Amino acid sequence: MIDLKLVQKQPEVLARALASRHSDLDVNEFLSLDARRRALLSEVESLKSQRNTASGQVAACKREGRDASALLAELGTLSDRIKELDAQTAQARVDVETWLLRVPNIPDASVPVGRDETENVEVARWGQPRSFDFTPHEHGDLGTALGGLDFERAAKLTGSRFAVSLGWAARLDRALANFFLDQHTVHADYLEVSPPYMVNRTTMTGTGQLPKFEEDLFRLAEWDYYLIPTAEVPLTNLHAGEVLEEAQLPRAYCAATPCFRSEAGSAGKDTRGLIRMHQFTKVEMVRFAHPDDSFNQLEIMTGHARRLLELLELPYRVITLCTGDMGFGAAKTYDIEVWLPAQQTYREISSCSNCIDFQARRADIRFKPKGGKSAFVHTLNGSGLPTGRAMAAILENGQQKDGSIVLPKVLVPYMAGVECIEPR
RNA sequence: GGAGGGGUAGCGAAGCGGCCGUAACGCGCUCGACUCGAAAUCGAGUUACCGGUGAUGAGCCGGUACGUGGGUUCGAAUCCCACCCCCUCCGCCA
Repeated sequence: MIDLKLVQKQPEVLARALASRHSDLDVNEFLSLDARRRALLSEVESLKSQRNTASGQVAACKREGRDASALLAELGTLSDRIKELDAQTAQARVDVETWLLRVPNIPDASVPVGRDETENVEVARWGQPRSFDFTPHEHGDLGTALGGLDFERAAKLTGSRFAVSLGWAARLDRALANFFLDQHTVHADYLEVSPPYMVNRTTMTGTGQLPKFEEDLFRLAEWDYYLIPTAEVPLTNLHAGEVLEEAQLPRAYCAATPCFRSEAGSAGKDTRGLIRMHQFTKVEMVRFAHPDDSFNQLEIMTGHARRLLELLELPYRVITLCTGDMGFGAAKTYDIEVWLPAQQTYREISSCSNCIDFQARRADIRFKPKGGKSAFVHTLNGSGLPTGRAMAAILENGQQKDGSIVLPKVLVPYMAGVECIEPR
């Protein structure tokens, strides 16, 4: 959620931000909702002030044994009027709140203004895409041929956009999660967490999935619980409603969890392979930072994700998302794209965002400077990394002419010494 | 699922219809005294949010908040109802 004060004092800043994101929200509509709320509030507050004074007089009468019936009669009508206005004020507040909850974050000044993904800006590139002396196959076909992936049986068990992994692929999935977690917890400052995979409505609202993106989520039929679309949700909300010590910042958490996404609106996209699943495993990084330090922390966290790809020897590039392509809660986002030889293209494998105070305000996550007033922390999140897309990249980049897959060296200890997946 | 206890400031905890929410008391934190310095001790200060007025500051005025949402009442932390969460015991269970 953005700062109400900012909208009130500088509506043009929000209007510009909304335009750069192609939002159809009308700031003027909000200003009139808020003006109505404030007018009602002023009126009811002055009536309440009268009531409080008069109530004090009633108490005084009772104490001194005097008659207060005239005063009480007057208070009766006043209280009725207050009750009426209270209801209207509450509704006006809900209207304002509802509007604010649907407003995306304001892009940072360093974010390029642009229409869509074609206007994202490349900022770094690592590794050389390998040249093949044969036509490289897609990872789905490779995995299926090697007996590790089974999409048909997954469709039988559940439906489309699910995968069953078996044998070496099941182990590779587990190896990747363990490898990522070990890197984050041993070579960086993350605390490993094993959170719930389903969370309540308040939690989903705290990170911004609700109320606007309900159709992207899986919800349990008889409960107001949702399956998490990313561990960002439970990890960020870990400190919801809390006041952290300034000295505790930055704080870093990571978790490997299944992620569940309805993929509404992506019918027909990425229907082959592991790229777009209803369920996938991802290691997520979340950081809570001091406002003065959060953009520095974004660079650090993006570095953590990049390092994993370098250790896996997978070529990638880093892009800064433009205003039109950024996610709802982000003020700035770096996407990391890994090279997929079968498609001859870089595909998103990680997204690292600084949400500044947007989620902290929704989830009420503050810190208290020594002797100062408490303020909202800044929250960051980044994928580090999803195991499915990482596996896709490993299969495609490591494939040999004979159909075997050479695994990255760092994974060999996690694969019980296996260096190469051989055709049966 | 059953029985009981509880949810109040950063933490612990008192209050159980108006004189108690800038919320007793204790801890913590900030400043000061003492000290070469520290500890201990002593003194002072320290809730958040919303509205009005200021400069998106300070201050001042007003309002709201005692798990959440309703109700009773002129007035609710306090009484009633529903729900959520935590603790103890019992039952069931991976």
